[in-house]
Amino acid sequence: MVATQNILLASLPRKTLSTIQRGLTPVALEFGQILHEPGSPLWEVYFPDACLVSLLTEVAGHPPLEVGMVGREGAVGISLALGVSISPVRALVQGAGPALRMSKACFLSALRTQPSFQRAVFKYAHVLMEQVTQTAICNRFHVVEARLARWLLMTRDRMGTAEFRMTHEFLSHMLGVRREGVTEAAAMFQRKRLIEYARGKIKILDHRGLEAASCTCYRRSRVGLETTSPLRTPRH
Amino acid sequence: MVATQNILLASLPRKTLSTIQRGLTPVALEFGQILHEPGSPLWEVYFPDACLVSLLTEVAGHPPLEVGMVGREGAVGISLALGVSISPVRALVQGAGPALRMSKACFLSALRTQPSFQRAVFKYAHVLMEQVTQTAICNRFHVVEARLARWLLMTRDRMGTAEFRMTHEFLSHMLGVRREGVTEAAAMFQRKRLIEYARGKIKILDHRGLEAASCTCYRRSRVGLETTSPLRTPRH
DNA sequence: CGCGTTGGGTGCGTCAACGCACAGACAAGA
DNA sequence: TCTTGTCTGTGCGTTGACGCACCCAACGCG
Repeated sequence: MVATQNILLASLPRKTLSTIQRGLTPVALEFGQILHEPGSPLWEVYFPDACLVSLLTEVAGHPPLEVGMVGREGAVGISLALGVSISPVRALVQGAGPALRMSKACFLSALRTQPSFQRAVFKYAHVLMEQVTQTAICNRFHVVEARLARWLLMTRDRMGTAEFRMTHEFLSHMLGVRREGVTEAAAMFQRKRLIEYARGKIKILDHRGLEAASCTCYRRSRVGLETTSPLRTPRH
Repeated sequence: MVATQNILLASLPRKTLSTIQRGLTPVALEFGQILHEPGSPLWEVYFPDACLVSLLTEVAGHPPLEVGMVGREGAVGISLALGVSISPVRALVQGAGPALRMSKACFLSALRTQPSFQRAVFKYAHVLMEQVTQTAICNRFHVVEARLARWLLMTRDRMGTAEFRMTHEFLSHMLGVRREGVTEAAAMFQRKRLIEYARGKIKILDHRGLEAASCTCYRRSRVGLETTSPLRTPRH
């Protein structure tokens, strides 16, 4: 029986998990990999172990914007559970790491036959919905600095590490702002010794400080992560 | 058998609908009525016939912001279908009119026993999720004017009428902008004869013109409304 | 070693939206 | 009729973010 770090799976009853396990294949997701493209069919669901997947939407004339973030607390491709076989978003791997893959067929059959699995998936669908909602309001009302702090903390929670690969450029797309705006905010956090970064690697030094700099939106979106286990040492 | 204008219900097979019907009670929703409050238990689901319900979130230090809009294409309270009994948002009646109410118990049992109903509800949950996503990106990238045009058109589609009650003040909360910003944008639309308004009543004169002024986000969020029947004459 | 690429830093003019303040215009009730 | 409250219009200084342009430093590769 494979030990999984995925919280959604780990929360299932032993029996259910062992039944489902047959449909799960360990995979290593790579940085930059695209799991789903908006408008194209969903063939599989991914349960991140210690990696991070961004959900992005696009609108004509603008770079893509992150509307949600999936880590070990959830799953990618749950639209399938709502009977929709087309991905509404782009699912992009932001943090490389292990995940478990399940085929569409296995997923649908597991939903039918395992009530506790179904409950967990639906519950997560709801959490994701709340996250998107929170992101919407946060993007509207809060300044770049607070949004950046929130993003860094959310990433940390989902990755399970305090250090990860991420350029200002990429961050600017996630937050939907200019690259220069990110540089400014990040530089200020660095001066305050809240973070440290260089050439595409960011390390969180003081997450309490970041929390203080972030908006209240952060706390709200911690659902399912309260029982966060200690951070793993980053893989270099 | 009650004839319903609600598209979600009307799309069901005759048999399913007649079975469900027993659980449906016609109600008249009034302007300003609050159906659900965030954080409080969901006791019933509403299927709007020709009225409009706004879904609002709040964040500390700011007025509430609209993240979704439900009209005759959907239902209010569908979190229940995901196994969540607490409303994540405030559901506020923006446009008065008839709706059908169903108790939580009836709703859950109908979901269990009527597969086609379940499919329709889940499908709508997904549509709503897409709408929230679209709102998020629209709020981020588009100017007040375009957002206002989109809002007016969406309202028209969902209400089924071209005239409705709505002050600039209220609109500003929906869009998350200043009241003055709405006044400016609305005044410009009025000068162009796209709309007409006075003291809390707005009338859409030229919806094609509004479409041109709105962003591409509008077209994307028409799912389920393509087969829109002709507009009803407004009730004065 | 040299050179191109990538990631980050900085300055500057512009602009949409903000907060505030106040004025007029209409509606409803006393 | 007069008053009061609601709804809309407008002006003004401020500001967060934008777009652009250009710089430097580190790295990667032949």
